[in-house]
Amino acid sequence: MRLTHQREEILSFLRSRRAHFNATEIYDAVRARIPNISLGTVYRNLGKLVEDGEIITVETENRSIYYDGYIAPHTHFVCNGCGHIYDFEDEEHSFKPIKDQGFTINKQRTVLYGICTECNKKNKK
Amino acid sequence: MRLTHQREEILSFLRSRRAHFNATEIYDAVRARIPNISLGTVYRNLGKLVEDGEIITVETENRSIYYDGYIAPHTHFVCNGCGHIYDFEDEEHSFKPIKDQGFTINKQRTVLYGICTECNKKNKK
DNA sequence: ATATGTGCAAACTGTTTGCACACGA
DNA sequence: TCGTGTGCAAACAGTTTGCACATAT
Repeated sequence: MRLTHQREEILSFLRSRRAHFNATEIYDAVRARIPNISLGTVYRNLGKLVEDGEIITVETENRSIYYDGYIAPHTHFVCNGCGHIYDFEDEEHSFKPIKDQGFTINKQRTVLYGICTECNKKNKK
Repeated sequence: MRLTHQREEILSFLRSRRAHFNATEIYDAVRARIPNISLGTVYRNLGKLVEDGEIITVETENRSIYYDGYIAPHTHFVCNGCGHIYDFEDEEHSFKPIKDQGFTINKQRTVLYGICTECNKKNKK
């Protein structure tokens, strides 16, 4: 994998911010530093970075895919009020019965949906 | 919610099969019984049925959304070999630390990715 | 030098929607 | 009867891709 200016900026953007962004958000952010980068290039690089294990994807009930530079396993919480995605520690799960049946697990994703503390407070008012 | 012929067939198809289908698969299946049903109607009904809690969606790294007539909480396993989606019991998780922080959880999804027993056997050969 | 990556624009896929008509309660 | 649902086709959003040129190694 060649280290291009574009790829470097995308990766360092995702690593510098502990949050979750879709392709257009990343495109907008990186465009501040590389004004003529194209959306196609952003997509191609995101794909390569995922393939390479440098970043991960988060699939939610929203249409677009979110990209995350924080790759340690963790749980995501999507607030249906404000749309924000929160990170939480994973609870212990061994998936032992699944593995014992001969399944190999390469990747695990847990996504919770609901209302975050902030939105709950606002709703009470 | 009005009980139309179309809605009835979609729901009973999903309930009769303990598996996961995307909209076009459901469209094809239901078309065997209602030949002139439209894909738009399938989508509209799936949306309503989800809203109403009659069925659930499963978002995976694949492009399309899968619909499931089995609505009790459970874990999904997507095989990257054959593409099949398997159901497993959820392990115990309380999400207590999250709830204690004031978050309300309405929905939880766990999706595992890897290689199923069948595909593991095939690969060994 | 050359394989890999880029910008651009067009294509593609899954899903949604506006419309005039149809149908369930 | 009338509000909700339908079929159809066009629109939409997010993503992918073919091309000719550019660049990292």
